[in-house]
Amino acid sequence: MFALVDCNNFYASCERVFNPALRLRPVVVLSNNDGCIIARSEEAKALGIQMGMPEFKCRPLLKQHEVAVFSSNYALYGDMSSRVMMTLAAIAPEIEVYSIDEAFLDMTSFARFDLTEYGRLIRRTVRQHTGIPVCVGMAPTKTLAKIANRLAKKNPHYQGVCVLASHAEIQAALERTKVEDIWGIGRQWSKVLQAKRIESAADLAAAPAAWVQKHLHIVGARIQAELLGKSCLPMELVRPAKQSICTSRSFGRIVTDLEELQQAVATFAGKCAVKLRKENSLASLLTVFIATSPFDESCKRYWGTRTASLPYPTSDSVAILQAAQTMLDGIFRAGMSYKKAGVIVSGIVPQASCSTTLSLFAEEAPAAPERDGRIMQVMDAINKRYGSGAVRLAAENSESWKPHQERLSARYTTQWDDIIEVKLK
DNA sequence: TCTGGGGTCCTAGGACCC
DNA sequence: TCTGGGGTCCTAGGACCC
Repeated sequence: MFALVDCNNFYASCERVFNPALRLRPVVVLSNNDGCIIARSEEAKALGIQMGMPEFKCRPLLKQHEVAVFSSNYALYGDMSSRVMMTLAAIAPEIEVYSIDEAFLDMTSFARFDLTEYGRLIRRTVRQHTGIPVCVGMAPTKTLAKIANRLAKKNPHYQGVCVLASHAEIQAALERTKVEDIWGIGRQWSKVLQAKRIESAADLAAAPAAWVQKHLHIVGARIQAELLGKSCLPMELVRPAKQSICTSRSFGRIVTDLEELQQAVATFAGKCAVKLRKENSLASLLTVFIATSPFDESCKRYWGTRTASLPYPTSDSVAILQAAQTMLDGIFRAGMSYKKAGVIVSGIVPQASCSTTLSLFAEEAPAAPERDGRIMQVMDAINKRYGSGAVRLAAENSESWKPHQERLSARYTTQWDDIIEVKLK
């Protein structure tokens, strides 16, 4: 048996934990740059506020119903997530952290317990330890556990816990689940399936396997097998190292200057390097992109991107930043109204395995790599102690292009200064 | 005025190897 | 007259996830 524990309206719930006055108000959380709605409390959903809707389009509605609106506060959500995961890890022997607000638990060794009761215990414990409400779905495969979780969320009579164990329970759940609500079936595949009159999860389970394999390939075949109770997706207890790391942002305003783009790209490159070092990894490929707004009809559209290999795998901020600047020069077009930029590092190898193979063509060997490594270690240590950004490269600067973040709540769990400010208010 | 960010996996086709 | 069989690696594009 697998359990899927999924936090309810996670970002909105995080905001509520430290601000009890919000408990009776609808709450929404915005994407970066305060652009779109990416989380909604139940009350906000009931008002008809759609997921992914641009904030400016539902502003009247938000105002009319006195919805509490927040910028995303990833310092808070990330920390609350790790509290939830630590609580779960203490309850169940094996846990797979699937996303910021979800985890699979291996329930195999719990067969002799009443699973519904155990699900309730999980809910109570997480709520008590973190203040975050969760729902629990249990079933013999991950895909079915997802379906169980969804039912637990949608139907109050489950009281947050839905266990699908018997064949009859599973069949009934499949019949109640639309094909587009199955984990792994997105918009495109839903269309393909609906055209074939496959409308419910039960229909997909019963569809001819060869047809599924042909049109939905191996991934679809796996989903079908999982619906039929054959587990194809095992627990992944150790998160594999990332294959690529991306840092990108939309700008708070239009940027036309190369110099301002350089500052943005430098900042993103620096962040990528920090993330790489956190993963104990080195990157061998670097991508830089700059883009105009896809929505602004009045400006010329442009998407400039370039990928190049680094002379040797590195996580050194200076090396990555310098390479990124050179690539930016290559894709910059004057006279464009830029709205977004980003840096991606890929070709990632673990730091430990890398015995620094020198480039045949590099003009110089990595300048005393052990020294560079030490500088980065010191930088990371200072930033860990005094807050990220305490020391940074001079080229990193977010003054001009900084995304909007006008309704940011306090970083209640990671910044003393923020708590003091809250008290003073 | 105003529209997010960060990932993964799979397939097909081309270039190449012996 | 007639032209094999078995691979790998890389990339682009398309699908999906939260």
